[in-house]
Amino acid sequence: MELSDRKRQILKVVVEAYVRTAEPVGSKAIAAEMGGSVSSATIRNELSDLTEMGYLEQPHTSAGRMPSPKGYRLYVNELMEAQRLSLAETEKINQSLQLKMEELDRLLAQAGRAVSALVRYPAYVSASRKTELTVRRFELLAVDERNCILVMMTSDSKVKSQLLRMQLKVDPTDLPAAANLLNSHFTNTDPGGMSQHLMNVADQVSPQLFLLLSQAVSFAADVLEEAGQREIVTAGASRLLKLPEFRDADKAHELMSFLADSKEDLPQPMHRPMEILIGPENVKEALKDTSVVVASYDIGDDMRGLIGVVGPTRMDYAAVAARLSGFAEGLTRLFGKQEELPPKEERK
Amino acid sequence: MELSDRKRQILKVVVEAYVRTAEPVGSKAIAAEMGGSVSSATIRNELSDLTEMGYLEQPHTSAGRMPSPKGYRLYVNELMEAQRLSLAETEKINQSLQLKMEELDRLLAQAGRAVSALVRYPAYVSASRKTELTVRRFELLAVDERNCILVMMTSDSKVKSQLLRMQLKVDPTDLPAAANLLNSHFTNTDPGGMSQHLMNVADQVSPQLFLLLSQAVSFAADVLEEAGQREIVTAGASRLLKLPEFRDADKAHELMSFLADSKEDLPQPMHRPMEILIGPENVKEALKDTSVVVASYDIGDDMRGLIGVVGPTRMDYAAVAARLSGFAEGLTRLFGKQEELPPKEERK
DNA sequence: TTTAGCACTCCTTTTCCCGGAGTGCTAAAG
DNA sequence: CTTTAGCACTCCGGGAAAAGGAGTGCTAAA
Repeated sequence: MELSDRKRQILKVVVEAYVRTAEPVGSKAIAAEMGGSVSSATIRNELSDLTEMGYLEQPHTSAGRMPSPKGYRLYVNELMEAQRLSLAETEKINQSLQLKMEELDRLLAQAGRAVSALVRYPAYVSASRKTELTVRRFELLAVDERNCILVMMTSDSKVKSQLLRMQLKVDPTDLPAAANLLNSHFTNTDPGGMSQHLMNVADQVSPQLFLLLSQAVSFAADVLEEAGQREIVTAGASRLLKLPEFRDADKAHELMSFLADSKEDLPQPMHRPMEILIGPENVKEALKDTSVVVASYDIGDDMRGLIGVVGPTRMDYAAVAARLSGFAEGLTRLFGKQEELPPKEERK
Repeated sequence: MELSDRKRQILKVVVEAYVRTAEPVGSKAIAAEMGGSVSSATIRNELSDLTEMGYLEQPHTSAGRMPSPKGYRLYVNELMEAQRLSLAETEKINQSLQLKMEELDRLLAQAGRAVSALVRYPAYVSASRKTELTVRRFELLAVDERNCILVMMTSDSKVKSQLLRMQLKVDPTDLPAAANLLNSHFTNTDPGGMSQHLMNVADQVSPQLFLLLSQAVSFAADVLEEAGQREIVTAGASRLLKLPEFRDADKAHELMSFLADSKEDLPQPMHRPMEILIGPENVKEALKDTSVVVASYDIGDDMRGLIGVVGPTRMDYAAVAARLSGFAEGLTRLFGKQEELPPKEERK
């Protein structure tokens, strides 16, 4: 059976009322909501159809109807009106985007808190690299005969450095040569390639130098690996406790510890700039009873971030989606500005 | 009235039973626990005394007794037997101390998770610096005429670096002079002193150089300030939900959001290596109904860390205290090892 | 000082009952 | 064929009452 316009409208009303009240909604209330143009009996007939078609559910006979995941899906795909944010709201988003630029992971934490506060649900934020990171340049600075400083510039123009402590004394005048070696053989390659080369030069250099090189390479590998990891940060998990569906401590606990622990398992890959996953559409068991709205943003050219919101299936999808995409756009813009300066050559 | 030995023993039994069951404990149960040497009626008389003296409380007449904060305090101070950890337990602690040494804040996060898992309560970890941090040495490396790398070694032998982008072109051969300037005037001083000096040299150097210097100083100030901040990280907050006293979602929510937000307000300063704060002894309103066990550990010579556990007043103080101090000692040892190498001059 | 006995208190759980909201069906009306 | 009114029926939720039980406090005797 095709969905008549009236059925669609009824479904819409049901979803929106249920989202608001968290109570099953009855035929009378729907009739009222629709302006009294039809009677509750008519609505009842339609409801019965919609239930049969799987868009609505009843907790028990003689209770009102609530949307099934399928119903939410239809609502999100076709019925939901994209919500325009008020000026005040946009302003609020921009304000929460006044993030202090520090280390990436702190920034993520700030962003997570901001989003969570904005939508009043728990949120998570992550960033991951699109392309492989490599070292572009090495430098070695002498401190004394047992210590020197390793400075590396990575392919994304970030600089990292570390104090190297040497087991064997090294003549400070040897350092430039060592740096040259590093620059000629260990740049623009992944950690695997580095240790490869390290083996190759093992018997061509003095033992002191070799120790130094291997320390340098191991630090470089650490840096590259760590930067390559996807960093996930969650915020606002305790907001769950405010929701009637998580009044049950066990349920709340399950989801909250999932959020706290799962660094990898949160909904991640996605094709469109924003995706909505409703209840059982989630792969992870712990999220089967919840919905997730997740959007992506760009960090410069070479990293991508995810920003997601977790809530009950009864979620105000329109509101969350609007705010989330606003925030994601803001983040992209923010990082765009930051990144504009660095690796490019000229600017007028 | 003085506390007879028997009263003390009864108090001990009450505390321990209540900790175990979270239910008010009655005279009969106590009599049984004490081996049946006295009857429940006798116990009742004693209980009545203890209640009058403020060591015990009754939720209502005709309910069993539970310890008051005063009762817990006496228990902790005098009755509690320091718990010896089993070998297996010690092993477990050492195992969770296999923390991967990364950035300090990640290490804290790891430690927090480990402690929380160990004691099964939420935990928090922090680190703060005892002495003022300064820059010991600056270096500047040329990248191209508009970019150079600033490398700083701080007074705790950590190395930090940053890419500086210059508005005005600077001749790379000027950099050593600039570095000299930095080293002679901006080392071993706090951020305040730095900007002071910056003003002084303003009209003695070229504008290009001045811009460069001010960028360097501002980065240095950032680094020093950030490193000086006390970093707090919480873990395992969701464990609260498992406890009967936080079955009530509102109560749980209050405490959990407090834990999530309060970076500064968690019990901190302390005189002894370990402190136990019971219920109302906590200053913060949100902690009035909870107890906190907090221990300190050393990070090298110049930083100190705090590690705390938050739980209901009905907490197994002996167990938590034993594990926590074990963990704190382990951390001190861990950092001791790490720090042994660096700033010292010679080693045999 | 300890103990047994007993009445009494107060919480908790269970049961029962009732009201209300909502459905589904039928039959009549448009 | 669709819409509507009417009505019996279902089921939940809340409240009152009842039953049960754990524990106390007191008294009187050992």
